[in-house]
Amino acid sequence: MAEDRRTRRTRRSLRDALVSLVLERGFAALTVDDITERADVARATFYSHCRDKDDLFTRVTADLLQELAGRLEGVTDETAVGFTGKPLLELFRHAEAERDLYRVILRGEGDGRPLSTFTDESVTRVAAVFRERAVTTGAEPRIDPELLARAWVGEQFAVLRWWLEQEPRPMPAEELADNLRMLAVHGRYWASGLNGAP
Amino acid sequence: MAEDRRTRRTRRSLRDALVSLVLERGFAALTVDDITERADVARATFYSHCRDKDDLFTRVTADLLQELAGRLEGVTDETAVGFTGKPLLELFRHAEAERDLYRVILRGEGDGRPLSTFTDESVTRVAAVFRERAVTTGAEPRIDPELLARAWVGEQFAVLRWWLEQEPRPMPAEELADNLRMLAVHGRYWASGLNGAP
DNA sequence: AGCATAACTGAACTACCTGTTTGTTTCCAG
DNA sequence: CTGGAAACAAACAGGTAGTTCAGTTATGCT
Repeated sequence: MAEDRRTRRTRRSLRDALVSLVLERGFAALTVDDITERADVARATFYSHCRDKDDLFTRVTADLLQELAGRLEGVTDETAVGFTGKPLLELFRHAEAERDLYRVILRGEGDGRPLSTFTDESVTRVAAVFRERAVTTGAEPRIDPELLARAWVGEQFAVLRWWLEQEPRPMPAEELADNLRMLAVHGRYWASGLNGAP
Repeated sequence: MAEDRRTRRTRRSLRDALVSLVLERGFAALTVDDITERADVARATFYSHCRDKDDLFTRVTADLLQELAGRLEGVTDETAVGFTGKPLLELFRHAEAERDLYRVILRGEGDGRPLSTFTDESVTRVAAVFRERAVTTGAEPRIDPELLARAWVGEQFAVLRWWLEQEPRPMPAEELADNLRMLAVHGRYWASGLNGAP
């Protein structure tokens, strides 16, 4: 039951048309006609693949997240001493490769559900790591881990969005990941250039 | 040239109708009829106040931001030793008072522009504080201040959204602000309960 | 209290977009 | 080669957006 070549082509066209059009005009301003016209696909064909605009976007996003999950397999953040930052770097590399789609998602286009899904999955993943680390080190968290996970993901996404929207790219992915790792470990007081916590 | 009482009433009705309906069904699912019906206002009246749904939302958000800016006047984050966290607490208090509207904005409803505006204004404000502090302390930033500002605001908003969406409220505003301040100063490594940076 | 004015109302109208259906043509997989 | 699935063009009803306008209040001011 391998996929029909035609459906692959159609889906790819719809995906590309959606992403480029959202970047140009914003999701809300698009009509199904706009998308099918750019994708060079008949209206009826569109509706045989998805219910509506939002559904298309949701599927495209889900595919991307699955791809990301694949890349993240086996990449672990655990060492005896603390954070490696490897999963974060992997995320940034993936985002760089799929820049336009990431920009569209991180802008919160399309009723914001794609971004919410992305966020929630990331929070779940991060929270699991936090719990695990708490167990292995036996450390007592000084701040609610749920809050911590939200803060960490919020920081990641905000920075990633900023990084992807800049032209030209302010720094390579490695440096970005490293900056974020250092910031997370040492705090913003240190990052500002001050020595010793107040 | 005080405002006509009728316009005040109408605007307030539209605002309340919008917020409650977005919470119930999401911005994208709403029609102008839905809004005018709940607000008990004629269709034509709606269009005499704003171009469309998005315009209404934009105005409501702008009003809120102006109100917030008023509250933030005179509240400064500067001391010789570092962060006071007072502006953050003021934000949280305001958000608590206007909970529903904040939730709607932070969810990124309405083509995401209200949230983008909010974010950008906050980043500007925060970046100014960073620059100022760099001057007064003479410290050399170890991380790009622009990145730092994005990260800080992203963290704030993510946590604020989480806090507002919880029922019941996980902790009072003071504690939330304090948690975030400590996290910012000492870093996530410390927050996890570990001692000494790796 | 009375008046000029500005806000609100209700209804009608066009233009556009959605989502569905149908019969036909083209292309793929085995 | 051939059966079947996918893509196609065209047409349809239903609903929403945004505009217009004549007529009805309510408001602020003197």
